Amino acid sequence: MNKRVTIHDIARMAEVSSATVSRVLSSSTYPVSEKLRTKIQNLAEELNYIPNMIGKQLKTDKNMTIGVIIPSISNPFYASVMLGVEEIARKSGYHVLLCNSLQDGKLEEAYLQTLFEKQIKGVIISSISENKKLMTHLIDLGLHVVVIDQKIDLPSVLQIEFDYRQGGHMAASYLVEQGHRRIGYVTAPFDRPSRNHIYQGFMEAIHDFGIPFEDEYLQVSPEEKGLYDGIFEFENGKALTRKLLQLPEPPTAIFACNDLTAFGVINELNAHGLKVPEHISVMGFDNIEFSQMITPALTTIKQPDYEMGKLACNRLLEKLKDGSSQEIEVMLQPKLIVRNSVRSLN
Amino acid sequence: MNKRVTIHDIARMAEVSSATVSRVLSSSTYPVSEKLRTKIQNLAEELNYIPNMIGKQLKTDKNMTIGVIIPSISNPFYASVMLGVEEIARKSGYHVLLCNSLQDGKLEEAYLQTLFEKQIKGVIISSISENKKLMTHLIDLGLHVVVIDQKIDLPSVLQIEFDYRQGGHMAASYLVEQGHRRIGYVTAPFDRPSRNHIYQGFMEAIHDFGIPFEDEYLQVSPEEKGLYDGIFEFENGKALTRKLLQLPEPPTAIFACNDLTAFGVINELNAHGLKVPEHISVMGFDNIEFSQMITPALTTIKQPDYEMGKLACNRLLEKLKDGSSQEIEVMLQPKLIVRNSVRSLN
DNA sequence: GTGAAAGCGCTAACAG
DNA sequence: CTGTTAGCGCTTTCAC
Repeated sequence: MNKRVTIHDIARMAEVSSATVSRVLSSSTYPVSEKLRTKIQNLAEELNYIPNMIGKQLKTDKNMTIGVIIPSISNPFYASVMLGVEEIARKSGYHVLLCNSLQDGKLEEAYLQTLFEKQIKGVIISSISENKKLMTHLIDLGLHVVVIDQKIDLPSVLQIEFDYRQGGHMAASYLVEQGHRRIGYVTAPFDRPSRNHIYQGFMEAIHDFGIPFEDEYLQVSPEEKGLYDGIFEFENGKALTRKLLQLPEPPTAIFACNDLTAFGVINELNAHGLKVPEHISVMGFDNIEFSQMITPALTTIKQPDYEMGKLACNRLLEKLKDGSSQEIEVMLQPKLIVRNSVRSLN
Repeated sequence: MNKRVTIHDIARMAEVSSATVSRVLSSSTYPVSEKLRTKIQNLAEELNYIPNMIGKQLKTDKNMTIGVIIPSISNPFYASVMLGVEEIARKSGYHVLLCNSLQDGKLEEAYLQTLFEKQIKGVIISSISENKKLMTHLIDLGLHVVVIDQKIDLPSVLQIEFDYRQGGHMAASYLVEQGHRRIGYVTAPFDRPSRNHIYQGFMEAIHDFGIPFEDEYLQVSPEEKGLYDGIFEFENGKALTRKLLQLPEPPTAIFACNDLTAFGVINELNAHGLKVPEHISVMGFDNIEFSQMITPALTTIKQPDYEMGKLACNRLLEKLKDGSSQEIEVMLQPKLIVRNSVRSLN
């Protein structure tokens, strides 16, 4: 294993001080004679000099790494977010650390702490932990936080919100406009505010239209188990659909709280010999990439995952630069994606 | 913004030297009197001491971060790999840096370089770049590399191989055994060795069975565009299927080089009013999570993504610890996953 | 058992 | 323009 070359090695060989080498190689604006500059550059090239960022960092307390804490990268929604974050980070010379919290508050906190120990200055987080004590403390120590996917009531954290309520409203409105009156609602437990908001928006629309809604059309899955898993959502969709089908008057359309769950709904319907959308319509929420790949292509509400990742990262980098906590709240808007899983009854 | 507390702050307050504080707080085995030890620990707790790993790192040249370079996290296959890597890393106190190379050799090299600048000692990579000069150099400087998903002929890089050839062989064998004789083969270009190996294994089986294979049954998509995208694979599957259907004698079964492409195949078939598997059978490769969610559930060859991630990370951590480059080659084996997208003609 | 001091690789006053 | 020096936060000889 070869020894790594430092600015001192180069300084010695060029017969200059290491300060001069630093000035040239760190592309500072500090004036250095053209002669020495080229000499040092050539030498660096020759010796394959690779700067040691740890040394630099210790000195400057600047860190070109950010952290992203999400429930699980195996959820395609978060994978898209991550893709967006990484793209922006990369373009600004940043690296990004991926942390799966697996819906575990303890894990999330552990990550927050160790990220900070590594002197990470910026974090994008889809938080699950109730306890904001650690986060508050770290922010106080200079950590910059951007929250996606939900709200945290802490001063100086930036929110990239999404209008879940509006999304739920859109979904219900669309189904009603297509002539549906008996609509099933299939969802994971209301332990995340986002799910609550979707539900509220949905019900608002239902009431606005003056449609009656029977309690038995709302099917909530039992407590989420610890480890997140796409299959889990899928199975939920299946199980809850089974219950809906046992009703004396089954719904003509089923809305699912996310696309994965909607896949389960469709699958279960198919298993019962029911065709989508001929017999029953299905609507999802998220618009993950796969929702357009299945047959029938899923009608759904788009939550701008990739764009959200890019936006969050851009905001974070600004925040890191200015220190300014640009108190502009951002609320991303949902979009109705009409495809083929909903039939018009009109 | 509060000032961060260092071991010197604690040392001053405890009226000891910073060396003693370090010995206590870094849980070294060095003897320190019980009295001072508890005093220091209490003080650290009180002051909410958070160690600065950058300082530690500069001194010890040990780094608890690894890098993962993959084509794109938006590919669910790599998302699963990543999940496995992160799980193992986390359990050993490591962080993991996610780098999307987007099938771009230049980007990949840039990442390799900057990771090394940050003194990362271990990298898991699904490489695309032909030029191994930089990698060789970095390895020479002490970088440890584990390669997944394909082969790199470099000494001391650890390979986590997957038996693509055997996978292709299995797929063909299964289709033939189910009575299929006219089999379409739909694939992205052969610019990755893995795709070649699948094809070779597939053809071997075809020949072993003495089945004729017409060239027109092989459909290769045009050059891959720069930016990876799941939709791209999907569209490929659709486009190539269209060609297959124009044949005077269309195949009775279509094999796709990955599940995403298989989704495209099924989608296109449906668009032509052809039912899977009643009219045409379809087989995929990868076994991503979604392959069990579509209707009909996809028969496919399982490539152990999550397990591969865990294995790769475990090997890397061992390598990092021992320095030993444990020259045991690992070849993960494919598994046939029979579901409902292939019909028996027997 | 404890402390003083050096130093990891780099940058940034400051002096010349 | 260039060099000297100090020091970022930590660990680790070495001496006591």
